[in-house]
Amino acid sequence: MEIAPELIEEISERKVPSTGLPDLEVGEGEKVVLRFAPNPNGPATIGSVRGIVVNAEYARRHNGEFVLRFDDTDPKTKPPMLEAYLWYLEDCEYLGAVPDRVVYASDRIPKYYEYAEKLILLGKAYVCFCKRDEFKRYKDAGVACPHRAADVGTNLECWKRMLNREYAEGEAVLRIKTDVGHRDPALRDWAAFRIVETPHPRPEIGDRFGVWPLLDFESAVEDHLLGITHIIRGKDLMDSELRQRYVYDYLGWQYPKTLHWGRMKIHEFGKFSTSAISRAIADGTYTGWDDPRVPTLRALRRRGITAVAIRKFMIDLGVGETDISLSLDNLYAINRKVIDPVSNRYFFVWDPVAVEIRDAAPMVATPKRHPDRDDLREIPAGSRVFLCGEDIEGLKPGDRLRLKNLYDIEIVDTESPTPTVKRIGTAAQEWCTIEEKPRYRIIHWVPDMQDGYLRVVVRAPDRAYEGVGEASIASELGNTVQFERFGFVRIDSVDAENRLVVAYFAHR
RNA sequence: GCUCCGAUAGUGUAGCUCGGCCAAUCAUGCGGGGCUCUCAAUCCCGUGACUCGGGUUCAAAUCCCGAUCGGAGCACCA
Repeated sequence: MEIAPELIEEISERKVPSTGLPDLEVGEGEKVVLRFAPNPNGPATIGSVRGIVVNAEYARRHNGEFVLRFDDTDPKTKPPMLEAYLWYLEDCEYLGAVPDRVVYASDRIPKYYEYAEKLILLGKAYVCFCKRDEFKRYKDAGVACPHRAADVGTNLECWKRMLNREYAEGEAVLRIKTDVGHRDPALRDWAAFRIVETPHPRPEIGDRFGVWPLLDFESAVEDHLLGITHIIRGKDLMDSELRQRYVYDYLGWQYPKTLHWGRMKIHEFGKFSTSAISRAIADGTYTGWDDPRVPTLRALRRRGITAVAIRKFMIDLGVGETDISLSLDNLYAINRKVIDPVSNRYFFVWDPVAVEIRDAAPMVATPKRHPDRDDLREIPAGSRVFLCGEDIEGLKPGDRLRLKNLYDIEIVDTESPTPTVKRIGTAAQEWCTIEEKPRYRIIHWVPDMQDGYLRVVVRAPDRAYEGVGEASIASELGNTVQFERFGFVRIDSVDAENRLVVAYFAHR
């Protein structure tokens, strides 16, 4: 029997497992332009990170352009935070997603006015004077409000008055005509502009404008002006697309291709909102936007979660419309692979207990800085050490342990305020280089002697760990290290004067 | 109430467009073992899923209908 081999190959190719992002539908010779458009009313959260990473990644793959657009058109309800503009830029850079272009919507308000006027002239937009609940009643009933019937001249006139600040906040909005009887109430005559008297936080904008566009309008116009070819965002904005398409149809524009991802819920963070975090920072619950408990990129950065790991994590999620609920453990697993080979090892004793060693002789332990390498660190040891409370808890006289890279000990007394152990072993010179297999549980330790240790605080999402660490940790400022039997941390600050180190916990 | 979207192992994901190669991919987690002076890393082995019910078809994870469950929108927020 004859089988065409090329046919079989072609069929088999289809089922090759793939991972990550689905392919983009790109026209012949089309240059892709993608954007991420946050409201900088707070720093980038883990949700924003998905938008940055995925859009930038597509731009990179297709040799296209990545635009960062600040949709900062709400000076009142969710006013932009001035520092957050900078933070977004920093965060993008950290993620290796430096935008090819940065746009501030608040700089381009007059542009939006132009298109508003065009739509009014086309008879596709009208100034509505209904109160909110009044309009809602019309909308729910599927009937036009009285202002919808106004002629183009009247609408133009009223629009000019809006711009001239002749109306008060709440008195008038500009609506886009869709279909008042549309079966989906979410799509019926939506508001495109409203009056906001609150000045914009950006000093260069301030109170220059009294009429501000809403997302659907601003985004619709901007996406067209910026030549966005593909919009990739959460599926909560699917209706937005449907609303915006009316504007595109009226103006004869072509809507970008869209891709939506489902809701992402992170176990560790649960439900959160930027404003709720903001309040918690204000009342002192959190220390700031980079508190290790907060779901921002700034916090992850401070904890030593690398950009490569974050990017891989986000890209592996793909762009499915399924709602997902996942744990950061996946991110940690990726990050561990990244930092493990480059993170030096140190002893950190949490919840420390000082212990007296009988028959101890002064000496220096020399553990490896990293198990894969041969360079050593030096830890002087005297007659007192700190051990983790949990390591000696429940031990009885006669129980034995090995102090890692030092020698074996036997418990003598755990009752007194300073527990006592005694050194067991053979010749002193062999203590540092015990070759035989350890017979007892191996624990780590920190010398309790003058200048022999640092006070260390590890700030973790669940709690702060206070303890002591070996002195050479001081040389690792800014680096990620592994505290043996504890986990990976980033050394956040070193106060040499007071021999105090603050570290941020990354993960186990 | 109206509308839209989704459903593959504990979690995430591939496969679904164009039905057969799927007794279903990969990662993570979990269990067991090797190595190791860290409860890490690493290596080996194992574990575990197509939401349910109908239909179409020689053949369904894949197509159709219904149900159930989950999520979202119906703001003068983004």
